[in-house]
Amino acid sequence: MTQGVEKSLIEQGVLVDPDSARGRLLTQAARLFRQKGYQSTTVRDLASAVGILSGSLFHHYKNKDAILKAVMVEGIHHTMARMRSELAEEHTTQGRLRALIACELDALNGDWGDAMAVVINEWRFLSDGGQQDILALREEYEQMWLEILLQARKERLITASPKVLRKLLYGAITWTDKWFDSTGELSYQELTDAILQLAIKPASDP
Amino acid sequence: MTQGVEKSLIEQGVLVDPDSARGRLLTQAARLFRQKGYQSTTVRDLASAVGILSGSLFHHYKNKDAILKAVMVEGIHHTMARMRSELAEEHTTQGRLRALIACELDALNGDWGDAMAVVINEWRFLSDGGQQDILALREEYEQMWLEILLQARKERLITASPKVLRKLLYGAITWTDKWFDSTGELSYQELTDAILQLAIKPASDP
Amino acid sequence: MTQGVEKSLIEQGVLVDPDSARGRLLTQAARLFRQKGYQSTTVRDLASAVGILSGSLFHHYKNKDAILKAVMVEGIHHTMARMRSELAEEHTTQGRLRALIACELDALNGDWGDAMAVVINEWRFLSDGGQQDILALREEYEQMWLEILLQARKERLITASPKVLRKLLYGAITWTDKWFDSTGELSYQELTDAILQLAIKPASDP
Amino acid sequence: MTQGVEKSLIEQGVLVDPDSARGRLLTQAARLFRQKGYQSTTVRDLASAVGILSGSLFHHYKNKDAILKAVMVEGIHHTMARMRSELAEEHTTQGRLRALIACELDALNGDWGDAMAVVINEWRFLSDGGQQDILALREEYEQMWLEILLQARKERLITASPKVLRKLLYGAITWTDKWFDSTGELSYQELTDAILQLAIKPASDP
DNA sequence: GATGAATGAGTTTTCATTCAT
DNA sequence: AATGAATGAAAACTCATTCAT
Repeated sequence: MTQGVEKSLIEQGVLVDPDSARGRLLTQAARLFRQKGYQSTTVRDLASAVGILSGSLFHHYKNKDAILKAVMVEGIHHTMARMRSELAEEHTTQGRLRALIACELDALNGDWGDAMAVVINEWRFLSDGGQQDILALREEYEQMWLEILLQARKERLITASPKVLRKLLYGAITWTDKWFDSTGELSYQELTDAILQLAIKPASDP
Repeated sequence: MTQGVEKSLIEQGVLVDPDSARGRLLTQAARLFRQKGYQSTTVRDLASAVGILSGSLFHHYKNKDAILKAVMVEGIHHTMARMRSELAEEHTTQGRLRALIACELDALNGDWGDAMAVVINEWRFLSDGGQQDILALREEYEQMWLEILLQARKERLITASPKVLRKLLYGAITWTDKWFDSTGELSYQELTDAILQLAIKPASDP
Repeated sequence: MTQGVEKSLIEQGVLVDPDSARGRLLTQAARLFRQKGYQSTTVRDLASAVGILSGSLFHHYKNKDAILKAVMVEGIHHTMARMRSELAEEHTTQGRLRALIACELDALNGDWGDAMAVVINEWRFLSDGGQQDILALREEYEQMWLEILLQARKERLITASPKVLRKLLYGAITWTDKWFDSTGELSYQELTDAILQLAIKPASDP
Repeated sequence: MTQGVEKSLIEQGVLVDPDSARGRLLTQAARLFRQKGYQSTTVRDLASAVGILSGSLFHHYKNKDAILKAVMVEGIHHTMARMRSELAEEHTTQGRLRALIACELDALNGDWGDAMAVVINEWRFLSDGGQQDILALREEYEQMWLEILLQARKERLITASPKVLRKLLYGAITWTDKWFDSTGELSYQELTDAILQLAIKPASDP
């Protein structure tokens, strides 16, 4: 179903077919922007990563900023799509909260991890206009978090203010990008649980 | 006492007298690097912020990278100095943990907040050599955290692995730089408590 | 008759049928070259003005220079054709001189005004080869002026050297392109008379 | 006296000392802009004409547009200065009108001829902001013409509307730049007289 | 210590033109 | 005839750094 939505978004021109020239460009751009940072990635780097000359980039995107923006849009869309489908399968609030955390962790490690890392780390290099355009998407994404945290508070799963908790969790989760190695000692499951434990009070011992 | 240590470090040439020309330069550099980012701050920006021409910067520091490094060294030293003195006044583990959190939050908001924010956000733009040189300092700093978290675990204040918990708290705390407004609804004290609550289990109700 | 000549020139391939694809291209090119200048008009501008993509232009013309040249050839041919037919109706030298002025003014305001303005203002951007090819046409055109000015001098209508006077009139007339607004206070007739008065001495009052 | 005014303007930063680095740059820029046109003159051309590298240009002027503007400002100021001093020596209206014509012709041939030719021919390539800034200067210049033409009409030296006549003369005079060769058959004096004859009615033969 | 002119390698971007489909 | 992706050379501009004064 998610696939279907994505396909439809591609047809609408919102998303880009990953096998097209533009798609390959965005994949490489996401990788390079994450690795070296937006400002340190030259358009020559981008072009040579997809095997064309730098001038040809501008056939696909108006300028470097438009490429950054496109990477971010892709990242957010795919992350949200995944999140929606994972949430649909969870029916307890704690399960849904855990799914949110797992998804956000995954967003940084999965196929679109590069793009999502770029959303987080290179945000300030996006032009004002670009930020404006994407902000609505980001807010929609945050809304999914807030709703579930609000529900969790009603159920006394959490005690902190949902807004504040979300911000703290966001920092904790996105920072994992800088240190977590999924092939290391700590498993992906354990990390998810550790973060979940930050948020929720343990079931009170009777 | 802290004052005394800092004075001694200035005399040793590790730190810089904030009233000297170099000191004013570092203060402005920290501010600009935080505000615009290292790469987007030109040496002309730096120079004009202290009222000289760009060529004259290089009488004070060998190159732009050296300025970044100096800003970071200042930031870490001052943060550590403060942390040491605050810890000295706390005698319970929970108190010491709270002091660590408060200090780290404060590090981003206080006098040396700009410099510390630069340490966090512009780290990857520091040359390899510069990173090497500062790493020891950062590790010393992290050691203070780990010792207290280790103690907290012994006392069953926390359940998570100290290393992992530190990383998660680090992410949560440093991210506050991007959203916390000390003049807003949420007070500085409340934020400190909220973060402390992430870390520790509440005292079990008898 | 003029129509017949033009039709014949189209059949010979000298001129272009204005309803053909090439014709529409030249019309738009003339408009854009006049409006934005040759160098500031991109082939993309040209292509999109006629609803094709830039690559397709080169099926019609070898290169951008060839388009400029074609615009100029059209402009000069149509202007000359009109001038010949107007002169044929005037039988006094003063009438013929006035017709020349009116025609040249009209050349900049009528249907082929864009093309003629391009001849005047973008001349230096035409390649050497292109200039060479068109120069004969321009000289033929100038010859029509010189003959009539020569006659006017014989009749003591004018006192100045025909060559010099022609140059001065040319400057005065072509410059009107930059300031004359045919919908403004000054009528087209009045302008024509004002220019005629530059050239000729008033009939001496007896 | 004119010298004194110019010196004072240099001190005010309005004009540029022709022996300074900036001054040499403007002289060369005026020459190249006239010769090849603004758009066809690259910053490399400009730089190599003054013996520096292209990047160094931007130490003196913010961008290419600023160089164009500076050339024009110089051109207009010097032309006006000369015109004022020449007018001061003429006391009949016809003499003053002749002086205006001579000055304008001279403006295109004398020391600042390149700059003035640039004002005329490259005007449309100046940015909107630049045009705005210079327009006041140009209007002041035109005012000098209009006043004298108005006086000439009162004295029945001319019959045409001053505004229209000025425009026609402007076209005729500036176009001389494209054909007049001061070393050719036609002398500079004769050309001035020929243009004056365009404007004024000959003294009526008794 | 400061100046300011210059460097030079680098950046993003533009654009006429080509060509396989 | 048209497309559209790509080319490649050249454009304007940036900026850390150097250095004679």
